[in-house]
Amino acid sequence: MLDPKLLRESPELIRAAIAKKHINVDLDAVQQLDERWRSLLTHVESLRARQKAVNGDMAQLPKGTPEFFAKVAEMKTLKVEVKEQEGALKEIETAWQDAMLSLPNLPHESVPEGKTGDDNVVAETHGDVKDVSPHATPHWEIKNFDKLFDFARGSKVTGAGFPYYIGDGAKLVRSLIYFFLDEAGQAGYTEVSPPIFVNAASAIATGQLPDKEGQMYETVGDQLYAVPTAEVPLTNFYRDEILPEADLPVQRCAYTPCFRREAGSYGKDVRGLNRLHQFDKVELLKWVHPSQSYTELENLRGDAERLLQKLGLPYRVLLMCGGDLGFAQAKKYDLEVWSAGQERWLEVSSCSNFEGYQARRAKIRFRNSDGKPQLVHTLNGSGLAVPRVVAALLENNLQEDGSVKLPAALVPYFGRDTVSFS
RNA sequence: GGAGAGAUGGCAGAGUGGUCGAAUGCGUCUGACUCGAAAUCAGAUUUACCGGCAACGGUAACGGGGGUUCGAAUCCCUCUCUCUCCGCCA
Repeated sequence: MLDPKLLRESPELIRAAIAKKHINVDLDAVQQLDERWRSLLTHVESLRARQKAVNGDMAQLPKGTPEFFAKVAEMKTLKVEVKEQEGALKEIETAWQDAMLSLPNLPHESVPEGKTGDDNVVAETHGDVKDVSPHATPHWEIKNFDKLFDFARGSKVTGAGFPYYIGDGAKLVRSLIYFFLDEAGQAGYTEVSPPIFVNAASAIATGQLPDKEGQMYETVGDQLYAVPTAEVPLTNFYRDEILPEADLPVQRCAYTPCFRREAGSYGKDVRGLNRLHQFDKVELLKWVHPSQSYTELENLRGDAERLLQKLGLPYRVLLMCGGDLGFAQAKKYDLEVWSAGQERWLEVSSCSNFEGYQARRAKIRFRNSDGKPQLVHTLNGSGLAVPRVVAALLENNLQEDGSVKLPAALVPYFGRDTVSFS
């Protein structure tokens, strides 16, 4: 959520943000709603002030006197009026809140103009896409692929997009998770193992609800949601809290399985490991002082990039344009790994600075040097999403005999340097 | 799953219908005393929203929601959570 003061003092900034993000919002209507809400609020509060004053008088009057009953009569009149006006206020307040939530975060000035993914700027390309295996094949076409990644049985037991990982497949996944967590730990992120179900209040705070309700799996009877990313339980850790300034920046990482319904996906995007309903991911998260958030965004991106570098995978960094930037993000980088068999880039990380947008919604603050609560800036990024990294490793490193050579960084975790499909 | 107890400010803990945003203690901060410190004394010390350049003023919040009442931290209903005991269990 944006600062309501911004709407009153600098609506032109919001107007510019809406244009840059190519979002449809009737800002004039929001402004009108804000005006109406404030005037009604003032009215209701003055009525309540009157109630309190009369009540104070009554406390000093002897009960049963005519003066006392006169006050009772006045209070009864006030009560009716307050109730009526409060009802109206509540109604407009709900509308006001919805309207405020419909305003996107302001994109940072360094975010390029643009409407779609085609307008994203390639900030950097690392590694040579030609420098991969000459035997590269889409991973699902690798001989005996289904011995390590069993989609058919996953479909039988659960549904499409819930594969079994078997033998070297399972071991590779585990190795990557361990590798990612260890690297994050060395980069200064404290490891957390969070709940993988969250309640509605948490999902609302990080923006999954109410808009993207259909994206999450929901439990029957308990109103809990399977996390679509560790960002949700991680960010909500400090919800409604005020941190000591000295604690900033707080850096945490977490491995969780992630659950996404992703209704409506189809085609090559969902082949093999490209897109799953359940996948493993290590998430990196920072709560930082507002003055540091853009420095920290670069650090975060660097932490995610280093993983790909150590795995020897060619990748590129996209700076998202206004139109492709998420609703809540001020600036975002996507890391895409080269998938040599499919000859395409696969997104394996998304590193974002939310500035105070998420913190306002989740009420995460710190006490500044003046002793006043101030919103922290939140950042998060994947470090990394496992299945697509697996896909890239399998495709880029496929050897003539059908086995896959692993990068040196993984060997201590995997125990061998080759993934065997036989 | 069964039985009981409870939820108040940073913490502890009073308050069972009216001037209570809330005693007191601890903690923290400021000042005095001191060469300095401790001790002592004095004062300050929640958050959100609205109005205001500001000083400041107003409103709300005693776990959440609803109700009774002229008036609710206090009474009633309901939900959530915590604790104790019993049962069950990786």
